Amino acid sequence: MTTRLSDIADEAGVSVMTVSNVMNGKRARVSPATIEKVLGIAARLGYVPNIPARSLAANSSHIVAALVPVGENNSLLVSPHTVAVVGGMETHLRHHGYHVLLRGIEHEDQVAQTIRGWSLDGVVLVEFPDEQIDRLRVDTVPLVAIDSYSANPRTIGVRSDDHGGGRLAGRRLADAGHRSVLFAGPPYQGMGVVGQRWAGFREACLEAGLDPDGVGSVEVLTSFEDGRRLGLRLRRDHPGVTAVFATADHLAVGIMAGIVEAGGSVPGDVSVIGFDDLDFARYTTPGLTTIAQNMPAKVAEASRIILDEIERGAAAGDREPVALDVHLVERGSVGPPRE
Amino acid sequence: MTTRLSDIADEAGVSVMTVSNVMNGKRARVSPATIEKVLGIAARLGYVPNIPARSLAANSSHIVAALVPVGENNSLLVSPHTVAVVGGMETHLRHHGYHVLLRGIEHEDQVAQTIRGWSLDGVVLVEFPDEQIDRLRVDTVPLVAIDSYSANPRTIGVRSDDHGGGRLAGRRLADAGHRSVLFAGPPYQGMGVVGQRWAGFREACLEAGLDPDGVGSVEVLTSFEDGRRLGLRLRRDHPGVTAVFATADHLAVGIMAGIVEAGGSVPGDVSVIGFDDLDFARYTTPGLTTIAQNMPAKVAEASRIILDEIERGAAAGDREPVALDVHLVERGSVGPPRE
DNA sequence: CTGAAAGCGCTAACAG
DNA sequence: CTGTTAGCGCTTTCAG
Repeated sequence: MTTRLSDIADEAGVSVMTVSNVMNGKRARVSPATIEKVLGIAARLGYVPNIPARSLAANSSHIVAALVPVGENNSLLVSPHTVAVVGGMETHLRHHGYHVLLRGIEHEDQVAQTIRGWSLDGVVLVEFPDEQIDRLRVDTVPLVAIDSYSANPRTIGVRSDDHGGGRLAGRRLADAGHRSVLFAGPPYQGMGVVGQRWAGFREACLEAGLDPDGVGSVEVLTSFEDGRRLGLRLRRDHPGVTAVFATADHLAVGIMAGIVEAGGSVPGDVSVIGFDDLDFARYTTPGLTTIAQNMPAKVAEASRIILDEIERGAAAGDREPVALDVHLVERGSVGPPRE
Repeated sequence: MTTRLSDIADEAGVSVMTVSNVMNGKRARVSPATIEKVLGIAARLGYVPNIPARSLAANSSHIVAALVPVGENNSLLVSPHTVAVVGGMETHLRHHGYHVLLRGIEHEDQVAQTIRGWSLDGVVLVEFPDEQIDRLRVDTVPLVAIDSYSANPRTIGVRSDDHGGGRLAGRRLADAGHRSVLFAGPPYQGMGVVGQRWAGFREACLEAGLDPDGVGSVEVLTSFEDGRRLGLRLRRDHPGVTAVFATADHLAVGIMAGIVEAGGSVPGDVSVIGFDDLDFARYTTPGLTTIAQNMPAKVAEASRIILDEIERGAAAGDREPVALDVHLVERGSVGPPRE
């Protein structure tokens, strides 16, 4: 029914190992004539390697798993950001003969279990909180953690320059003349993505001469709805504020909508600046001024590291985390302060 | 190092087979006492089954692949729609012990190759053109094709009621008083998704008494930019048109932007209606009136079918394709015709 | 209810 | 450059 190595070997009059070597590109060990004959027969018979068999024998699956924590409803988080990461990695890895297993993680232990059970060759952690990454103990496999600032030496962090992004936003607002600004982001612990952005933002504002009291922050979940609610109550709860920096475009767009719904205007009454440069940032009126991440570079870097580590075999060695550049995209939601 | 079935068997003083049966829930064949003992040891030793070994022996991997065609740049298409499908399927399948392999397909033949090579248990085709699905010859595995209208009896189509969605849009515009409307969608062949929407749209418009000359169509790629360009030249190229139905929200939002950029207003000068109800449909000004697909239901249905077919073993049997309900979401981009 | 034998298709390691 | 020998860890089959 399906063609096996032994079928090809029989027909070519060589051993199974020779065929295996040919099929795996270890051609240094085989004569050109044999190679050609084997390849010809393989093509004619429509040989397709059996991945499970290879994985079992070689104890390596050529699979890289994209692990994503599941939310309360047990369903996968599928933010545009996650999507870009997973989709992009698949492309890169496929071109190098690797495959992507997409898996939601319900409990921390499943990370190690998945690695062992599947003989994974590499792992990409997407959207994992740093505290969880800190706790991971895995040393058999390269582990890239997207957007992680964890100090866990077993993992390699790949993220954008969040601190620099925060600075860009702060400087932009300060340069426009704002003296009372607000940072809006989700609750966080330690110096993760959100902490970095806030620190950079604050730093740039203070450098530009803003009074510390003029640089506030507020905790909001990262959704359009939560942003909208913040926008609605902004004037009442933060009467002096003339500009808001939101850690996510979804949030920023919601804030804009709330402000307008409450009778204000953007950027007339309040300026808004976001983070991510998602596609819809240009669909709003005005367009959303935002800090753009270089997603293709982030994905390429993560893939490169994974493949690299797989090559040189396990033991990550002390590889430095990677921070990708960010830049400001001007669209119209930032203007001078009101009055 | 890693725990195997034989380790547990040794310690429990039973055979490997008994342990295997316990681990696979075939507990009818094992005495309660043995079950408990085995389970206890397995838990203590941290047993994790080896998936490749199981796949090889059982010739079945518990893997369902999500296959997505790759574009020109060889990278995965990751529309919000695809994302919802793949993410949602992962959730459902995970709860039933299955895993998701995400794979970009560069060439048709890779579909069959992937199925064989991985001993896949099921396949979901996402965003495949019907012509390609027509050509597939696979009879070993359940094959669900999302949004397909292919008549290929080996595949089971799961899609929204596109014809009904088109009708809803047509009726809405006709009811608002429009007499000259335009359908905007990508080039298509046969009666696929786009063809269905167009047919439904046209049908509803004619039923409502519009003149056939008043129901036009134009080919545009499905992107914000292409929509914007259409919006910009709308007044010149289609001077009498007072409403546009776009087959995708991305496109619709672009059209709105183009119209406004050209000095017109929505819905003052031109009404716009979209399809999909993506998250950003509410971020625009005005919000986009659109036909909403029931994505959770679509995903649930696709998962249910796959699991069902896997259970009853191959041979799809003549299962009817599934069409999910759609509904109109009113947001403000549709109004009465100008003048 | 339990076990022994055989083998899934492939590759590592070494010998020639 | 090529072949042989041993499995990888699990399940299927059939016999107790």
